[in-house]
Amino acid sequence: MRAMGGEERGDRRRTQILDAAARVFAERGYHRTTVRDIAREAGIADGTIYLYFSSKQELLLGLIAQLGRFAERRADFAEAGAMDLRDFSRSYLALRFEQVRETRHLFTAVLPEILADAELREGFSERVTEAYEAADAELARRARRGELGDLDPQLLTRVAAATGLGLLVLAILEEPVLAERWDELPEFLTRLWFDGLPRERG
Amino acid sequence: MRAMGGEERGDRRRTQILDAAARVFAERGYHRTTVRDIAREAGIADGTIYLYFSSKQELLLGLIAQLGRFAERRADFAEAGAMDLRDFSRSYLALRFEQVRETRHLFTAVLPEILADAELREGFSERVTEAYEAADAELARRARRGELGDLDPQLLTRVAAATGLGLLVLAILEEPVLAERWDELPEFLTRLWFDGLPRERG
Amino acid sequence: MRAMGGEERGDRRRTQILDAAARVFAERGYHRTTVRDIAREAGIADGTIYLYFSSKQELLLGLIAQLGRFAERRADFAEAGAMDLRDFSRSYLALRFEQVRETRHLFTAVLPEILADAELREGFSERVTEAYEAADAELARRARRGELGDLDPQLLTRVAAATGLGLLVLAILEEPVLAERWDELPEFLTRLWFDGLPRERG
Amino acid sequence: MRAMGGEERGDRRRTQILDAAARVFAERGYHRTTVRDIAREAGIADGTIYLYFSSKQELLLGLIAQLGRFAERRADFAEAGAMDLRDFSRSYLALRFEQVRETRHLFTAVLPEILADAELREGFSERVTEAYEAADAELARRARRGELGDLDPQLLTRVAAATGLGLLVLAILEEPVLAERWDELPEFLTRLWFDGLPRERG
DNA sequence: CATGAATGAGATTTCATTCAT
DNA sequence: AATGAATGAAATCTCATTCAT
Repeated sequence: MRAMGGEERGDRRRTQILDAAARVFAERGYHRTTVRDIAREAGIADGTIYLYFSSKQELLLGLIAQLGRFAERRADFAEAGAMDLRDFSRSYLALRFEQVRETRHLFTAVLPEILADAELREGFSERVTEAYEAADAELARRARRGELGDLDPQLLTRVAAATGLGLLVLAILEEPVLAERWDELPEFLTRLWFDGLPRERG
Repeated sequence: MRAMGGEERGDRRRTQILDAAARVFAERGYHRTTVRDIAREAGIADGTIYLYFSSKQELLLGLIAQLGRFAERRADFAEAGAMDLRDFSRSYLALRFEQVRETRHLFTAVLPEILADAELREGFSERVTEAYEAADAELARRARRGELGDLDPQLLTRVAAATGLGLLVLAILEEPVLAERWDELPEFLTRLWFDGLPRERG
Repeated sequence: MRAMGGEERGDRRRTQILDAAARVFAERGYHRTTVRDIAREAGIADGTIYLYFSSKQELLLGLIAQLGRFAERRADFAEAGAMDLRDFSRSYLALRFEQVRETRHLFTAVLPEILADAELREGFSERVTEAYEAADAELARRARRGELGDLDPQLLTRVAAATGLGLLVLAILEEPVLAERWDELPEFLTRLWFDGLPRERG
Repeated sequence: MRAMGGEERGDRRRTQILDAAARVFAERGYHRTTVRDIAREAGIADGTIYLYFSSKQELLLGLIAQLGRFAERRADFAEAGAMDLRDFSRSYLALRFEQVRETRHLFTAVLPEILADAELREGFSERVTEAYEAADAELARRARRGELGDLDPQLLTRVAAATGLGLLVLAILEEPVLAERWDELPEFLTRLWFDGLPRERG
């Protein structure tokens, strides 16, 4: 321990504080949470937080940054170029849903605040848009090869993202069926999207 | 004006205040909005708000109630029993997406706050669960008649709801493509869900 | 009724309002009572009060004035000059204690507020001092004739006044023994003051 | 200073705040005094008060508690059992009047508020009643031994208490003669009560 | 005269942030 | 580095008072 560099120890404190913040934000929301609540949860004094973060707002931004870093751990679409779309979908979704399960409380802490404030919404939108661009390009490529039928690639990107986002929201709401059957979703979505509901008989 | 009944005038004031509240909550979020902000937006004095709402919190609950009343204006699943599922889907989605467009700012004002607070989350979950029950029953019935293929009806309900909810979240984020092409979504979703993506060739 | 002069009707309203004010002030105190409370108690609208009193403070002063007018209905000390002091004491006390019983709630409403505020205290002190002057003069006259033994007439005035005031305070506090036996006090006090407690035996 | 225990420093702050509160309450009354007034008087910031008292009301209750603790420093009636009643009276009154002189401003701050509010009145009455019980018992014992002549012991307790209370009220009103001659009162009262005014001559 | 909806000044209280220890 | 007492800006809410009807 004593051998740990000062910087590393500082990082550990930052993480300890951010984790505590995520827990209490998730429970009561950013605004209803006091800096003292966070300090208590982290087991440190109020003032100590300000040695690592310049303001309460900075804590929120720190959590948003964590979420961003997390989002970047994505399967690379480019690498997926060669894969069968259906297989890619299933494995990509499996990865994502696994990640979301681990970090649900981080989303719970952060997403409401992002949605609540016009400025944060804008910042978040930009990042999401960047993420779309890669997906849009890849799907456009596949569309040109006829892999999407006549479904519009841009809408498909948004609808797929929306479905994931909506499931995340329901998870935040602790919807009991989804809580129980979360792992079935990658397979279920893949079947829904690729096979569709049965056409009208006859 | 003079002829207006006292009760009616009171109702009008309530609505005027709730509308103002929705606008400013949507812009800055519930907590960053002061009661004074709301009064300014409504063009009245601070104290007047308290003649119609006993607290700021009560304003939020008033908006949630509006949302609830709005949500109840739903196409009745029972009546839809005889319809072709694909046709029902398209017309139901069209109705819903139209409704959401009208009340997007109400959702923007209220949803983040619901997601932020564990207690509100619980209350909201209960109402959503009630709504599921009707849909679950109807889809189970259709499943027994083979109309859903081998897709699980409970998951289907959640995934469809999640897709709508996720699109709403993207709308709150003012995603530009969706803002532009919102009206295409009922048709797009119906095609996606019923026809699916093309199966792998060969 | 219709024949009643406008002024007289106005006086009646004033009295109605003052009575209502006395009742609610006595219960919750001047500051905890709202103008609306008074209006409700009087069975009129808030604004109507301001047709008869220019402010809430003016209501309090109105009640203090009532108390003052009441205090002036005093047995005239000059007229009592010829009476036996013991007889005067008994009959004077009987009158006073009877008056106090009738107007206890007026005292309850007003006295705390007088004691609470340095300015009102001063005004009240001046009036009490004026009342003392007559009593002081009369007692000094009797002292010169040896009727008080060697008891200082100024202190005697204060102690007698204090005893009455203290009993009033206990009545405000609803002391149960005094509530029950209030009428015995004039006789009791006269016996105590004129006969005294028994001297040490032996 | 540096050596002072945290608890002791906290107690000192509490006392500092209560003292300041007593001073300003005595001057302007509880309700006309703002928390800011108290903070200014104590030489601290508004918010600091709330580190030691959870509300303004709690400050008042704190002062009432101080008064209660003060009232308990009473000469024990039981121990006085053997004393000559006249001697006991004089020394007991001397103690009490000395105490009251020291804490007049505390009474000034608190008594009006107790009298103003029905709920506080009730609480105060109960404590006063408890105090009476000891005195009642002791006087009843002496009455059985004929020490009170035919004076009713219960009324005597109330009248004696009322006299003290009334003198306190006059002191709150800053009656000038009493302010000047306060120390003569124990002796004066003892002479009045035990020797009485002279009987009618002849 | 009477009403009661509207006003807005002012009070209490909270809590992010600072800084002496 | 860590503490936590102190700060004071800012928010919610109350209520005496006004005035159009």
